[in-house]
Amino acid sequence: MDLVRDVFASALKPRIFRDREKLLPDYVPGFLPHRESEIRRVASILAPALRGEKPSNIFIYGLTGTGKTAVVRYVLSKLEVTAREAGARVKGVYVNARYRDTPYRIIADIGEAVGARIPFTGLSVGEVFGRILKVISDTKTIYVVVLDEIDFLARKRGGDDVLYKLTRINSELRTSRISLIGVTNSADLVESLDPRVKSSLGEVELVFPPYNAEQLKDILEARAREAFQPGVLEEDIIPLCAALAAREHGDARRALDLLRVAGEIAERSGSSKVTRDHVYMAREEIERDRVVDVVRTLPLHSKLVLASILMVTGGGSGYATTGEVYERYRYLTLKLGIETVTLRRVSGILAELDMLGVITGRVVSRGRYGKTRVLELALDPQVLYKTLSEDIALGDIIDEVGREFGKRSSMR
DNA sequence: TGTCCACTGGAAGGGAGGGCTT
DNA sequence: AAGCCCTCCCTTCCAGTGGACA
Repeated sequence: MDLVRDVFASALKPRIFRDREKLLPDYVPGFLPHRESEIRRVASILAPALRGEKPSNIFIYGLTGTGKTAVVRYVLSKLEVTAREAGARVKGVYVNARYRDTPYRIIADIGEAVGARIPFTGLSVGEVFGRILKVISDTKTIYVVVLDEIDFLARKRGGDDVLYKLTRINSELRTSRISLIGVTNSADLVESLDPRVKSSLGEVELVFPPYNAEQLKDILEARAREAFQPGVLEEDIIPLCAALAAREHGDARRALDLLRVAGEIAERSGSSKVTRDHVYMAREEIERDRVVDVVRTLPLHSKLVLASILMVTGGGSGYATTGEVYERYRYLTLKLGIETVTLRRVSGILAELDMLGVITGRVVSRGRYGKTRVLELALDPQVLYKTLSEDIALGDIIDEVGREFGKRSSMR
């Protein structure tokens, strides 16, 4: 009883954080260090909206965590506020194509944002377009639609088509206008886009350079001031987070995650300070959580493929090829008494797992012995094994995986 | 020098599961 | 309820392909 009360009491008494939310990825800060010129640029492009004119479409390119999203959302919110004060009709719509990665979901989201009633499935894409048109056509409003991580949409079947329709939508609107901001971190996207979409979306192009460690430090300091209680960060915590993140091409989001999770670990352990150890622990925890989340939501056959890889690579210490994995996978499905997917599918699954960062694979030609994907596990085998064993559908199979796994890993 | 392996990766299509409108 | 259309996961088919080997 008292134990519980102690836990609650210490939760009430903030020791580390003042406002943890300030470190969450979707928080848009009021101050964005080292992005002044980008902010000014975006703002000046969008400014005509205040006079009721359609701003140019913008295409923004930059690696992850270079502040693209933050800058766009920041400018957009300022734009809406200014418009409201000035009596101009401007509305910002933000959609992230990574999490809503079918053409239908994207425009459904846009539709919902502008106030159309869109069911989550059941309608044709054309029908949703129609509904959007109906709602906004006569509103005398400038809509600024941000398509974040647009590459996820463009890569999908039919994605090009939706983009094309979006760039053309203005000709069907009466008194309102839509301007588009495409955001991406993939350089090859530009090549693969429909040329008509490309020229329309790229009326103005902007490139966001990565932050260096120095700049990351400034960003972290600004946020830390809002997020933490004064004095809880040990001296070199911020430089450390900045340095670790700078190593990964200056990803600010990663740096902020590191700082936040380090703080959480400190708080959980009842420490009154955030130390270097907390940061290193945070780095591991972030990686572990990411993997666990990804693996847990994988479909059954992907999990079986992962289990096969675990076995073939001998507990994650060696390499495997597609053929070897497929053979083991077939054996596992046989034991489970379920249907086996084709080699083509497994090849596809392996490519997906590679993209998710669960495995790393290279397509290698071994001459006479054909061309295959040579892959290895890109995560802690223990964590993978534990996560896989949570799935009851894998049944007894997991024991066998475990035996193999235990045998090999204890040999090392 | 050409062959040929063991796949890769693109494309199209299907069918299960499910929600929409009428 | 019928008739559409959606997504997701999968299949079938097939045209490449890098380089060790004969």
